[in-house]
Amino acid sequence: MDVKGRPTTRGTARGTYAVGDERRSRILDTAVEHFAQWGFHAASLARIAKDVGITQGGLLHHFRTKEALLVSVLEASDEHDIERFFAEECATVAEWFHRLLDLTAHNARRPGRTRMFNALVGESGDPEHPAHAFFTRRYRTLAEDAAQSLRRGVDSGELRPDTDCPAEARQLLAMMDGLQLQWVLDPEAVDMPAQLHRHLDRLYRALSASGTALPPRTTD
Amino acid sequence: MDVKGRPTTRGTARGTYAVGDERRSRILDTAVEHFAQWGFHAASLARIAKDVGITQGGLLHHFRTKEALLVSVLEASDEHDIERFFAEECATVAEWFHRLLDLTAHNARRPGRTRMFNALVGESGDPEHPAHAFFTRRYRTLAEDAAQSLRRGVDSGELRPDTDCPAEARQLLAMMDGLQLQWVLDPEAVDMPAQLHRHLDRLYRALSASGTALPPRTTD
DNA sequence: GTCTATAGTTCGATAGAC
DNA sequence: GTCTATCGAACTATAGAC
Repeated sequence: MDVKGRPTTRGTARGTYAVGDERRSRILDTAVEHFAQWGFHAASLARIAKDVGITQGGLLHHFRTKEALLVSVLEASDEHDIERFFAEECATVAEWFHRLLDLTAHNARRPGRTRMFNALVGESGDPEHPAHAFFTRRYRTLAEDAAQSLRRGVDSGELRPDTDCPAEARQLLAMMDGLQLQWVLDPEAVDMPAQLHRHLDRLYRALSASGTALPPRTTD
Repeated sequence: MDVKGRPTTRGTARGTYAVGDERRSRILDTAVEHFAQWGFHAASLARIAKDVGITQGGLLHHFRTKEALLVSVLEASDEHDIERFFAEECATVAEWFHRLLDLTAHNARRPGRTRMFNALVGESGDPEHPAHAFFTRRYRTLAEDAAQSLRRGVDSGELRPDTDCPAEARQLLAMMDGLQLQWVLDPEAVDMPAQLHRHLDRLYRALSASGTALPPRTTD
């Protein structure tokens, strides 16, 4: 009867999610689109519910409050995939750069989620915003993970020993977010993956101990 | 009696603005803070009016609708200063880079306006947003102006002839916006001007025909 | 699990007194 | 130029029927 997050393992099959969870994830997907269009404050539970095909009361059975819905959306989003993109150990920095390019190409194929993150990150600059802590923490974690990926490159001799890893990490995140901002506003005018590729190519040339261009992906 | 934008030149002194215009600009300043905190949709005319010290009815005497207020805020903002930062002819690209650093330092001193732009840019990814056209156009113009500043550097021989000016322009804007996003969320963790300086320094080394570092500002 | 009904706010905007 | 008063609509959240 309780719906608090966990799958209500009904029936016998292990790993089988209850039917209700399908509705739950339909709500989450719909909420992404609404937060993308309206931001958090201006999004409306009634409109979200209507899009899902239920009433507001029905929606609030799954998520007690609007804020709880936001938290669930953020947690259920690709955040974890993205964090893995940044954290996962790669054999080389070059390989890691290619992963970042994959991530950007991925985001270009999911305009809904991408727009939602732009809207919520901007909105959550206000310390009172319910997602402020989430995003502040997110950038700290991403910056640390990215810095560590670069640090490994320094240690292996792939990158120059004088590389300022924390600074490069912040700049890398900034470039990705900034391109995303422009791309959402005007996708025709900005080839986001191509632009990032140009940037990473030159960055690799500047940071690599050999001074060579970014080598093509190793299928490994 | 009409308040539509122009100063109601009352009395005799030329260039003297009527008393009412002081109230008008108080409203605009207050609105900046509210749009920064709430975005457009969730900002409230009643709350803004209360902060100004008048009633909602009084506010709507100066700005007929909420959307008109937004437009006035955007037009009255430092947008024009910023566009001048990008468009103004500089003797050298190095000099222009130093101007961009000035702009970033300037933004770091006006967190209200900076937060507002982050919030509104993110929100206006939605094509229905009242500021969508404004920001789409803004980035096109800024990118063109920046590209032209670089182009002049290529023509003068300061930059390498194979410089892709439009692409570099978009990346420059992206880096500035991305750093701003992180800075607003966590000013302690991100030294925005210093980070941009590092970036521009390396960029200049990569783009300059001589391959030298960004020269210090020429007081001219 | 979804519904209806509703409480209690707050919203943008209008009208008219002063 | 600012006020009060008010309209109609939308909002989050709760309560209880089924």
